[in-house]
Amino acid sequence: MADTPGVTEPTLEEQIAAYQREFQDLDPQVEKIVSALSRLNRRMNVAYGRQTAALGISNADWEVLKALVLSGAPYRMGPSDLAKRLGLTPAAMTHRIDRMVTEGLVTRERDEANRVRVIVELTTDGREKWLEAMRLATVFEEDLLQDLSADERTALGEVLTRLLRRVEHAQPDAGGRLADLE
Amino acid sequence: MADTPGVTEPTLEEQIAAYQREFQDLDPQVEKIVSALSRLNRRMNVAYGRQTAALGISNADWEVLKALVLSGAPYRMGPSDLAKRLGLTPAAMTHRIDRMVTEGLVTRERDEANRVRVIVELTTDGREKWLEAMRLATVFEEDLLQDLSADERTALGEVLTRLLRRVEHAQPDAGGRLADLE
DNA sequence: GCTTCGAACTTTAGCTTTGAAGTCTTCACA
DNA sequence: TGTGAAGACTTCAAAGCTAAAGTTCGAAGC
Repeated sequence: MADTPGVTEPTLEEQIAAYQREFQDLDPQVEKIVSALSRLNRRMNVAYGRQTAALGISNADWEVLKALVLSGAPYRMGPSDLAKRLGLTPAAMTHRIDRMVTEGLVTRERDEANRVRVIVELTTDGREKWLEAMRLATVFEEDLLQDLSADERTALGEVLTRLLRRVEHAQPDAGGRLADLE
Repeated sequence: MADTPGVTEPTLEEQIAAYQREFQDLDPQVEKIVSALSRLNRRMNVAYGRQTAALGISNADWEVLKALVLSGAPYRMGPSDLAKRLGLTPAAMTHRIDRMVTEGLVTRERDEANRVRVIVELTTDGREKWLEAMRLATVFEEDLLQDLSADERTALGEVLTRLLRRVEHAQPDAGGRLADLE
């Protein structure tokens, strides 16, 4: 499925108009930012998914490769650290590693120093795949941002990290309020 | 699970440094924007998830309610339109509607005019839930953006919609290149 | 040294989603 | 009419995830 050109998603403007019609206390400026963020992210994920699929790996595989590479040489992590890093349960991690071992992207071995632990290690093939995926991703990202000047990029990066800090350091309660930052 | 304060996710800066270490041809400015976008979105979804959970509905339910409300009165849609709108397969939609019917959020009835079709209609209870969720969401969103001036908000909205247009009108091929716009 | 607790991973059962096959209804056309 | 094709939804089997129960190993206390 994925692409269904049949039913056209409403444009951002149409969607905001619909929101205002159904919910009067809406700040259209805020909604525009939030909706655009969400849509942009969805589209980007579709793009990444296509790229990794073209390399013969799943998006799930890609996340694991990324975590291993970013951990630095010798590219080893335990399943539970990987699971926490990716936001998965240990059970899901077990299955995912199973798959990736048979795909030859990682190896799994028991830690002989502490036989409770398991070591997942990137194979050279897995590292190659990650590099290829990165090359594709950077092409896409550069293309995406090509209309933005250097100043605009700086400003955008700055604003986004500001928002990120706000939401990271103070996760909202169920009511939605963010605790004040220190 | 979800929150696992144990293993600390690297900060954005640490992550970008790791990327540069492992992949030399990386534009840190681009990576900063892309990573911040992705993280911000993840955090926001966690926040929305908590809010809808506090109302006793799932994030999946919330998406369906949103689609129905935004379709406008009388808040009716067919399962396949809903499926396309949400990016699900018809099969998944069938199950999701099953659940929501038993939860009293929507009703399902056969279209008497064309007995192949099914009509999913929002209940007043479903509409109430959506309104409550919106109220919570707007509180969170306003809080999130509170440090941004009106000018910054305008600028951010403008830049994001520009990026969105770029990626919407020209979905990338598997290689990652975006076709040139019209 | 034995026992018990705790940590790290795996297994099991249940849920949600997908892809493919199946059912029912309508529409076109002979 | 009656038949075939297409559309809209549902059912079924398989994959991936979660939560919870199991296993295995190491470490601390007696």
